[in-house]
Amino acid sequence: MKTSAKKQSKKENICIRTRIAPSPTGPLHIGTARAALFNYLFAKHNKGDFVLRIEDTDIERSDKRFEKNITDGLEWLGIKWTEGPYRQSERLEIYKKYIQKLLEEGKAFWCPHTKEELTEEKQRQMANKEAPRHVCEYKTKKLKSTASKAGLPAGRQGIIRLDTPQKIVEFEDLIRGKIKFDTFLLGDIAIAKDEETPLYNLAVVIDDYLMQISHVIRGEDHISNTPKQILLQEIFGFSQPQYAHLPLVLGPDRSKLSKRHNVVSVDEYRKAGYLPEAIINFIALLGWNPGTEQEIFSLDELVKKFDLKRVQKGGAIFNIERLNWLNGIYIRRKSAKEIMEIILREGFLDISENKFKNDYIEKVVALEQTRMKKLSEIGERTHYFFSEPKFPKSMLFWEEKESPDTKTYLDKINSLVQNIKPKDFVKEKIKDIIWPYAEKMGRGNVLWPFRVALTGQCKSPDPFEIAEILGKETTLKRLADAIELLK
RNA sequence: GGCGCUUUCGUCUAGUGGCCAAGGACACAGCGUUCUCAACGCUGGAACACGGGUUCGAUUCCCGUAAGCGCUACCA
Repeated sequence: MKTSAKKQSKKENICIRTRIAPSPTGPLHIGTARAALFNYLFAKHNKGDFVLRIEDTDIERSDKRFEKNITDGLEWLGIKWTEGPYRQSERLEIYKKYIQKLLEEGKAFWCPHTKEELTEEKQRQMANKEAPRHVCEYKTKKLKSTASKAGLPAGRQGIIRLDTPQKIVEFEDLIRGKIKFDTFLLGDIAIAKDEETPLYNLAVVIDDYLMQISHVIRGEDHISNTPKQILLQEIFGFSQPQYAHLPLVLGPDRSKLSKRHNVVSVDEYRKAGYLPEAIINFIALLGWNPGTEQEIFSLDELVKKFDLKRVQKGGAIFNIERLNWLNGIYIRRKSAKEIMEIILREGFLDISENKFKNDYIEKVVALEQTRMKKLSEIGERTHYFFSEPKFPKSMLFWEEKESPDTKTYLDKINSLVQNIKPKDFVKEKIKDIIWPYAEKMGRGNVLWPFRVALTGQCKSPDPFEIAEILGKETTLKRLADAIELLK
């Protein structure tokens, strides 16, 4: 926490410092992950710092488990913060000083209105086609401290508001250009529940300043908070960070991606068998592009090429098909051993540990690498390697044409396989021996039942590769079982 | 309702006045390779929201309109 204590003499340097400030009220959201990535990329690209700050001032909704989920998720993705995590809940003393200062200077005041009164006021204003805003008559009374809070009407809790100056606030957004707001429309901004409990806009301003954040890169949904924060900065005499508001990540209906759009948290993607590299690559391209036709990027490449100028203004739909494609690419790019290790570590394959050796599993994985879109598919795709396939007799017939010849073909394959020496039991050799027969009798006639006998599947890799992995003994056993089924 | 932001193929996007009868990728369709599936290769359909300007010339600049989205909490 030493950084926050740094004096403002340091403020002048052009050190790039960004931050991600998630609120631990839910698991790491894909949108938060993208904001984190962009902050990370921008900081890294400029040799700056990337701060993680947990915004947990709302004790009701914050949960340590979510904080853990968020930090775990960022680590898994490889988005490493260089500082923090700071927790706002541990910085209450700091905010308190600022709140008291505002109160003492008469720049903030206790507003005693109840939520009901406020709601009623808002409805009235909306009905009159006015901007909903609360300008409190109590600000002239300047109830400065907790002591004077006693002067509030009996039984009223109250909240601390800023005596909000009326002016036009204008700022230059790095992505969108000039944005203007009339603070008249804001009313008196709520800044704290009490002297110990700052609200979002206040805590953000104080922390961004103390942590010397140079660039605030966040979702477009924060644009309307920006004038409030700038006002606060001006009142405190803080320097203003640069702002860059990212386009939103959208659901298929073009509204902000949220729980009702099914899967939105990073850990759910992890559990579904997505690789962190694929997710990074995918979310980086959601609202940013390199200006070239390159589509595949490692994190390091992104750091090199990232530029805020190439960030899109319009929102981007989270298109799972594209993620699937990328995931497939990354699955194929890794070695079978790596994929196997991930599959085992993440528990995608539900098999008894010692029954199968790792190199057996690795071969199975290698076979499915070009076929899988998600690692979670491995079980359903390869179960026949770990247990006896069960299938109806009818499946053995090529093109569903029942024929007594099928049994003849399997008998022949069986005898051909039997004659292969154990040391020659590799796919090339097996193919050499069976292929001529298949050519002669019609490939489908021979190969289809062979494959079904081994896998019990209509779709699978070719039978030679499968036979090799299964081994001669198991191959013969399955052939025999299939022949038996045809009797 | 108020304020703000946005608008190129279904989706992600290239494009900064002529190089665009708009390029790439995903998805889709077809073909090739093939016992099936996948991978791979080739081919194809598919978009500048609308209306005015400015200009010799607008996807690109300006103004409107429309639509969508965001914010509108004693949440962040």
